[in-house]
Amino acid sequence: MKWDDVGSQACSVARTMAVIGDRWTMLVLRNAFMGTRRFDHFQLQLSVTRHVLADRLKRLVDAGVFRKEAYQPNRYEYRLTEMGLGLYPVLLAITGWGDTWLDEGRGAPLIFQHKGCGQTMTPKMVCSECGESVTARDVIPMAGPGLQASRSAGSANPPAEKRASDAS
Amino acid sequence: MKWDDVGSQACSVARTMAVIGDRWTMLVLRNAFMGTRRFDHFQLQLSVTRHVLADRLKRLVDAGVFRKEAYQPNRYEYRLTEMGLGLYPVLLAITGWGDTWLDEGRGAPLIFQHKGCGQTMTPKMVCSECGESVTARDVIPMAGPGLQASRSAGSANPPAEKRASDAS
DNA sequence: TTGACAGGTTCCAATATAGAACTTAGATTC
DNA sequence: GAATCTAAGTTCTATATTGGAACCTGTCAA
Repeated sequence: MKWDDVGSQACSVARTMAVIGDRWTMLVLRNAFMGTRRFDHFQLQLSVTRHVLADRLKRLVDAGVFRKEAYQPNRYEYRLTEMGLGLYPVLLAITGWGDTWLDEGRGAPLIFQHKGCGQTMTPKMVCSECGESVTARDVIPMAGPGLQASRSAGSANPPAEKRASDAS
Repeated sequence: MKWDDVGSQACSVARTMAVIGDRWTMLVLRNAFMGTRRFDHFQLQLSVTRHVLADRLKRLVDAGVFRKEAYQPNRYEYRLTEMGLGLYPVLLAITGWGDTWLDEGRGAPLIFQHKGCGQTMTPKMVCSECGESVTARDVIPMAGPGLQASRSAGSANPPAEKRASDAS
């Protein structure tokens, strides 16, 4: 199977990876969440080639993660949409895992202060219903409506965007 | 910058992506969390080429995410280590985003029952200290011990977290 | 002892990436 | 009002990675 067909599966992981599963994309998003908005700033900060960066930004705009907005004629900013901001838990989870398992004994490169309570926080994944921490051993995955629908429809479709208006 | 150098940055996102940031890797992990353990099963379920699958499994074993264990002479299973199990929040966050933004109006392909409370849950990222939901707007990233250590050690420079000054 | 099976390797063509140079249009400086 | 600068890309070439298929190599089962 080619990578471009992965997103057509009835699986939220596959569909999400089709959008952000590329090697550089999460690093672009990391910097976007840190406030970066312009092509050259991304390019300098990431040291990714301009070619690849242009491609990734375009894909993310097409997917609805970024909004491309002119701040002058012919000059653009890439700003996270609500859909893009929704990726923050993914970034936090990734950061949390890196902090736990890949810190080389030096502690976290970044720490996070929670505005709400003022404390230094670590991200924690909990059950929406009871608020308890969730690990792989605590959940039972079961077929949901999207799976049955796609089975009976029997086909794969292009993403129908609910387009987000702006953010931040 | 070449991709292979990404993991040497003092950034937990970069380090984590160096391990799992590849196109197929999260799909391998998805299936591993669903119970898949053997080479041919991964290959059939994912439709990834054997060559790429072999490479990804090897990398994940080297990184400590999988343990390779003989269940017969010359036949192996790939089982998640504790480090690997620690990636479950990442998978949940990815699933949650896909369910919210990419469901094509059909609802989630999979739903999750929480053993603890018996309810159908959605994953929720909260502050470890106060338990409140966390979004991008609720946290202030600050330099942590791992960043200072790597700066004084003079290793690969982390991207400057400069705030883009903006228009509008 | 013959064949199937699991777990890979090897081969080649197609695609993607890294690095650098080039383009373009409006803004700034002289 | 021409020359320069700047941001945001494109284009180019060499190298690396993928996709697809065939091949190899030990066990196991009949």
